[in-house]
Amino acid sequence: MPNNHADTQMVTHNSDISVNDSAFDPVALFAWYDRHGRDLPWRHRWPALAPAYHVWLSEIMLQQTVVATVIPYFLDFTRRWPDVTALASAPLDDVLAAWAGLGYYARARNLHKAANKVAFELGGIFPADVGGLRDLPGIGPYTAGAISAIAFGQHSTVVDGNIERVLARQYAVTTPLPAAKVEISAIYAAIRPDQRPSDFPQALMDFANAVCTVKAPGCSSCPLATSCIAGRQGTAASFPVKTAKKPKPARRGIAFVAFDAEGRCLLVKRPDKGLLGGMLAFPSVGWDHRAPDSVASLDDAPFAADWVILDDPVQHVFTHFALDMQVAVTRLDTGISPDLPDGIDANWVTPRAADLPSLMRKVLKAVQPHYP
DNA sequence: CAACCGTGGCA
DNA sequence: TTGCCAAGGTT
Repeated sequence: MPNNHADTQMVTHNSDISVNDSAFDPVALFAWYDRHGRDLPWRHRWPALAPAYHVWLSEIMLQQTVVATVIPYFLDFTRRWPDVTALASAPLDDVLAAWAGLGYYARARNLHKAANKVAFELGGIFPADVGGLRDLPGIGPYTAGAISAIAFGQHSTVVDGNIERVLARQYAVTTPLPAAKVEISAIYAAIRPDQRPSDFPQALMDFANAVCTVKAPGCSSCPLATSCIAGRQGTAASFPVKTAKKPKPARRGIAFVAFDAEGRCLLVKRPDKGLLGGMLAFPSVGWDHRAPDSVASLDDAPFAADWVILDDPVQHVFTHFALDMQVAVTRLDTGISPDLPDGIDANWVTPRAADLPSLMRKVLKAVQPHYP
């Protein structure tokens, strides 16, 4: 609720602005924000600024994740766990199941760890400063700055991908990311106004999302056009400069879905660290380690049975590789429980798509036609 | 510093 | 359709 901001109205420049001859204008940004800023659930003020728990939870969810995806998860989490102590007291597996589909599952594990630290070591009170916030797992430089500024009104440095893009264009930063992060943080510190410390980073991010977009930025109607070097050059879309990325290798694997007449499946809990760490999954082989030197086959099944490979494999793209996953199915007679390898953390349960990571949702969906 | 870690929307 | 990439952090 930008118009309801609790920060001071007047805006003054820092005295040490020396980054450009035509100064960045926070007044124009705040004017845009008061008119076009979004009303997001984690911005609801209580009473002056949003609760630190809401700001923290939303910022963790928003890491590399778009707002529209986060909203339903945020509403579900805050409904089930209204405060940090409630979240800390929940079983980790419940939190992971609620996180299923959001991705980057280390975030959920760190979320639970951090909640326990805040609830049971810090008396339920979030640190207000960047240093204290950085000591919580899952909070890096951006998130610490964001929470301290947004929830506590501190004059922190808050530079995410959106703000990087705006400032790289405003000042035509030619240094490629990620090396340019230091330079851009210095620019942020130089242009940061004294007023409305909670609103300023949020205004920049909303503005970046709505106007200063990645592709086809709205330079023709931009409220910050006067100070934008790249905009004046007509080269805004070519900023920020980024180093070339490596191509994604392809991997292949097999997922094994065993089900009985009651619709129960064999599901494993994946190891706590690494890909889909801690999440429920169908047993699978051949894809989730770095150098698969052997091709997975039905010989890798968790137990001997009459496995049948479905015609259509599941396709899934991870951050650093693309996966072509075959799906092997078998149906067991009721009451038969096959021998499982030692050490495998597996259970016969009725799978619920909502509790599974997206890859395993796709596997489940592929199997549905063959299901009891 | 660079690899690792998800997912879905969009051009 | 394929490629791009987002409110990053950890190791």
